[in-house]
Amino acid sequence: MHRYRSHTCGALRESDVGQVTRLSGWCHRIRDHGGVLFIDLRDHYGMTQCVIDPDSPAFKLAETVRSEWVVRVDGKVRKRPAGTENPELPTGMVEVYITEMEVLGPAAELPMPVFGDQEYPEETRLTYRFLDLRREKLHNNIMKRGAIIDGLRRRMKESAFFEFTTPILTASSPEGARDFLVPSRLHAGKFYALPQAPQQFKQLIMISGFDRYFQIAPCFRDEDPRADRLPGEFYQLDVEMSFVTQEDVFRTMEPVIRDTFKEFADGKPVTEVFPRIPYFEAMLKYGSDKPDLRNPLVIVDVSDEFARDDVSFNAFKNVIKGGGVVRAIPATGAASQPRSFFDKLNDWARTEGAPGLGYVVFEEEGGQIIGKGPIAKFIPDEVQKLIRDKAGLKAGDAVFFSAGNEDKAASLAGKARVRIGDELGLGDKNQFALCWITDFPQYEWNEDEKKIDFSHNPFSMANMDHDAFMALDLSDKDKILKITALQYDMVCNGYELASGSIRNHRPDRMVKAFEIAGYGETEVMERFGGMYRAFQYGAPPHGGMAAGIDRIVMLLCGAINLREITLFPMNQRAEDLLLGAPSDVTPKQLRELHIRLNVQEK
RNA sequence: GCGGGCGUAGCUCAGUUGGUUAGAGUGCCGGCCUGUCACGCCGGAGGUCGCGGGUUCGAGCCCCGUCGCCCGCGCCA
Repeated sequence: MHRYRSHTCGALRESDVGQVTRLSGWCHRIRDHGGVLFIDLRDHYGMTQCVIDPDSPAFKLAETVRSEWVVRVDGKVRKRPAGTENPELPTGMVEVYITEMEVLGPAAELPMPVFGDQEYPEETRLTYRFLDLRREKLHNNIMKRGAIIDGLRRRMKESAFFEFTTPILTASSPEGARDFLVPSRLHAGKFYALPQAPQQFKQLIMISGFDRYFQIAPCFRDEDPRADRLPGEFYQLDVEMSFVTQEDVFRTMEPVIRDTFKEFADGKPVTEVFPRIPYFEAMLKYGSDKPDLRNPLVIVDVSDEFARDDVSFNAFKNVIKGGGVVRAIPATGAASQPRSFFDKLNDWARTEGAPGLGYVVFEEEGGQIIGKGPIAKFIPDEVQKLIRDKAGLKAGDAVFFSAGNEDKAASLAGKARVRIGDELGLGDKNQFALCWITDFPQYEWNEDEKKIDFSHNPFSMANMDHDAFMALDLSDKDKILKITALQYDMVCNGYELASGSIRNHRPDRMVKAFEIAGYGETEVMERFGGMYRAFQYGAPPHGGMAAGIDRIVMLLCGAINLREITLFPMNQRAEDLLLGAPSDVTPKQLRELHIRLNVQEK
């Protein structure tokens, strides 16, 4: 017999009755009835009920084991007595009668139980991550994560992609985040950067004559975390293809992501054909470039209606005169809501820095639809009807208004749309609603520095033919800010899942694109010399995208926090509480790296 | 860096208008228990009410400060 086990704890069935078996695992739950003692033995594969009584020579030892001790047991598989089967367990028809037991690894009193699903503080869970990972939910999430990555990898290979690996110690990349730096020992005062993404490498791989690159790539960014953003490091399904248009990228990647979602969605509906929504349309209709399409509400612009002379609501009229807009957020069926519903939303809007959320409630009275609410009297019936028609409202509905400069009004309307949808319980949450957001602006105005910035990846190609782009007048700010890029995001349920673009591949065009954002050719050569050089010697048109693996897994596991789907995450302050990182280093290490610390005392 | 929420037993939480000795469940320890699977019953240990200061005859509760955690903002194309 094997030293530790003849079967796993998930293996035994009725057909094994009568066999002598050896199991090793953790004591999950112990039920001591005095005369008879049950031990649920657990391993990675499952759980088996083991039973022992004073007739067994191992009884004395069995009475001493506690939760999470690791033991080996020998015994005979037997059918459970009639009426005591446990159909919840795959092994529930049988049990093992213990005749011999060996303690392989005793456990101290636990800081948190493995059994059960009581919530535990984040700090305890991270410090004792190995215990947390034994728990069913987290254990399953991690396995599901691996299966999802397997699925993505398989589908990529089936789509004729090839997996490459790229350096971890590299130079600063064009993404805008803060780099993690690694001091060089051999070159005093110089630093490597960890890749924020393998962006330049994957483009260089295309220029090197390969095609259809992918990688499950670790990426590093030294920025503050969020619930949906891990501190420090995360994984992307990184993709690049040569001789492709945006359409090719969509047609290739849409099935990969869609089918992966379908495989792991547990039967929840997944969007079959992803709608393609231009950025400006998304900002108008959903007030966000990552709309949650499970929510059926669609925002409309009602600036023209409020600008009419017969409307006397001056708060909005003044906003419009000042160049602002008014957006209407429909609230389907909200007329029956109590006054507090409207007050609550209004109060919330104030916490968002808005003066408030005006609203009108539509009720039917004597065959007529009557608008009610604090501002209804400022809007003539005729205009109310125009607004109803535009926003698709009927009696029993309500409408909220968000006014201000376009960005603020759109963003507040977007947040209100989410809140209203949630409060009213609109839309089926039990689905994966995917879409592409296209035509992102290439540049944006940086108000602080009074200059034009890249609004996304600086290597993206503007949606303009070569000659027209090269002929752009640098001083024509309005025209430049209207340029859209062949730049796209994939969005699911309000989360940005992926981002990509068709890239510039001609050096003159690259220089021009940077020139517009205020970088000279010399600077481009200094910062991106490798890419600039590569473009000189025959670069193919190419493009791709990168999908956030962690977010995909989070959505498919139904988790709302990335720490629930990551083996060893850092805490909110980017510390690894289990292994103790970051940590002090020795003076010798620092000396070798030519570094002297200058830590502010506090 | 800023804002919000939360800090009471190992853990999850209750704690009235400021009023006697701060409670429950769970876990832990001991005892009983031969068919449980959240086993059951009895008993026990376990508290700097995050920390510091203030108001008060009296503070877990009120006030000020501070620390920690989570969430959000900034940041992250």
